[in-house]
Amino acid sequence: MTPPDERVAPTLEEVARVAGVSRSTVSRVINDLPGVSKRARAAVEQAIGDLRYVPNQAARNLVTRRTNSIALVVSEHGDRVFGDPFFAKILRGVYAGMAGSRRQLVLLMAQEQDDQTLENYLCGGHVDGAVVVSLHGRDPLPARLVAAGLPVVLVGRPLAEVTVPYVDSDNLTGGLTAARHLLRTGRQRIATIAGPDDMAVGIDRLAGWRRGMAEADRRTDRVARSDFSVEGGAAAMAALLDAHPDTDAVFAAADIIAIGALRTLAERGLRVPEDIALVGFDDSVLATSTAPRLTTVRQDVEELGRTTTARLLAQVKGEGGLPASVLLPTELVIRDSA
Amino acid sequence: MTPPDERVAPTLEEVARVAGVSRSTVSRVINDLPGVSKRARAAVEQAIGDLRYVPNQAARNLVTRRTNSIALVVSEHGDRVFGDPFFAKILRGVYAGMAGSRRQLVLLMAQEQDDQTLENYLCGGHVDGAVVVSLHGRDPLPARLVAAGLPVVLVGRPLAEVTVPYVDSDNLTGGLTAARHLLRTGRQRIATIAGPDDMAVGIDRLAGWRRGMAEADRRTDRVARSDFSVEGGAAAMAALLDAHPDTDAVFAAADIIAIGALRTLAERGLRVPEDIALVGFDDSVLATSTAPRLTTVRQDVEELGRTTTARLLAQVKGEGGLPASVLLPTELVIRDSA
DNA sequence: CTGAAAGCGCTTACAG
DNA sequence: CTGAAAGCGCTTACAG
Repeated sequence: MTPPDERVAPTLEEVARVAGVSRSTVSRVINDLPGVSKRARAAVEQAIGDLRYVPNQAARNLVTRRTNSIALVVSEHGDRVFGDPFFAKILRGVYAGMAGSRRQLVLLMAQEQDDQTLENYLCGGHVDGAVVVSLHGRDPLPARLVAAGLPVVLVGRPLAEVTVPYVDSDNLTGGLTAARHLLRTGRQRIATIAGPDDMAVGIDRLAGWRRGMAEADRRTDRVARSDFSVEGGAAAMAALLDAHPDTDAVFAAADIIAIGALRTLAERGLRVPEDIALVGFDDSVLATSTAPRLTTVRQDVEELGRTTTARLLAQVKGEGGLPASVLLPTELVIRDSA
Repeated sequence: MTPPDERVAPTLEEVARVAGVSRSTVSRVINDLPGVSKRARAAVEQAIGDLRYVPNQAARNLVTRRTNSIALVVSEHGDRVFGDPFFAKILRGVYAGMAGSRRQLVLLMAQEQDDQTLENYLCGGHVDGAVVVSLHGRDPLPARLVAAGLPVVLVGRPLAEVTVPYVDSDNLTGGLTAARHLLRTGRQRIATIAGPDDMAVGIDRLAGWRRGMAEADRRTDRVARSDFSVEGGAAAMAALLDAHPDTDAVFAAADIIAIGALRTLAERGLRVPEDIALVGFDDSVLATSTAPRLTTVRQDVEELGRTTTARLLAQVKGEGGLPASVLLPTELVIRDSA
């Protein structure tokens, strides 16, 4: 019994022989190019069907120098990615941005392999371009890819000083809006739980909050840090209350952080918004599942994925006049927590 | 200003010229083959560094007929995948199974594109093999891939009558164990909320429950259906109670279904396990977050992903004596709900 | 240890 | 409308 994979795949050459035409003609049929007689086309299609011919992509890529696939590179571990609704939305957006382009998506988890392997894969002609998301710190990856000639667009502003185009939510204005809202509603001792300081989202939302506070001549010393987790938010809220027990408002840099903060506040018997006002960021599904429902800064994550991908594909196609980077608007959604 | 992607990538030929050796020697260095003098190796490595040379994968694939990447094909929409912890665990397992193999993972969402595009991609020499998960109904995809000579291993038993190797949890024994547990603990009117009947998990767990009931000469007419969602579980539980108000035990084909059932039971003022015993399936994180905590049948999903991938890689490498299929054990975990 | 040459399976001008 | 030929950038026997 011969294992099925021993079977040698038919080549274009064999299709040509069976159809009684030249390789050129077969190639034209496969690529749907004009200038083929009905008769020849029919013969080729028949032969393709009979032989179950599938074009060899490697050969095709080698000559066309295109692969018809793009990569989504996630600078995170696989389990983090699959557990976070942020990535689900990014992925939806990426697929939406690719719709109709007849391209494949290759998903790569940067943290699951060594950098060189990833870089060689991306630069080795496997993909036509890459969307890179969730960069940490001053990751040199984007610059390396660009230097190798690969079209790259980032989701989120990079921290490294590179001129790689990116699409991001306007996090700074989002943080500013949150601070202004808390000020406008009469809060006096406003704190923030900032996100990670190795990511632009963390830095920019904090900078927005600081600017809002500065506008009103308020001090900005009530700052705690948290990663994007419930536990982190809970711990940061506790630290904040320990250092500044009279805090009466908090801007949390993400809804998931706000959830953690809510938990700590409940444990300490503090009412939201009566004792402490709380503003989140994201307007994720979490925001309306809490009690009280979260006032939060909305960002459109799916749109982030779509815009980034559309921008990348335009670049891959060689379109001109593309924006270096794009900032998508954020919007305050007022509910019950502030 | 020249866009960076205009830069022509250096070829092996140029490396050879700069290093003052032949293409053969460069190739040997790149592929870490023996029989290269220290001097030649150093010269080549220098040239590679200077030119920032990265081998062209398409050319390499064309001649070696290997791509060093495998596909994980998920027969679901992207958003479903990213929202479900099942896939997070499968992915972890797949990465664990690939560890040390220096291969890339290409993630493909079958439902996001037309079948032909997917098939051409997979059969066109882009990947060395495929793990296919979450097949629905009698999907012809696996048979097609195998016919095209692509090594394929499935996560989960396929419904179509094909001889494609698969790795699955022993769902039948799991269902049997659940039924026996309910019988042993004295339950008299035992129902089940079965999973989708277009998936083996749904069919096999139900079959196990039926067998357990038959062993004890019990009737098996208390059957409701649900998809893998909380809402589905809640609705199925309601339907079950409406048709058979005296039901005193339920085997739910998944923890997430059991969560929905719990909700309905609470709404109707029925106590678990006093009025109705409930057994779930999966032992996911959900099982211990409910009140009461779920008695459930544990399956090791990460191991499912790892075993499937290891089996695939062994086949790709041409190893012999591989098992046609593998069934991983399931285990009853007794907690508070039954 | 090294290199010249053939060939992987396609596409693409080019000539007819 | 069609085909012969060159070439994409590698690897792999083969000869030395």
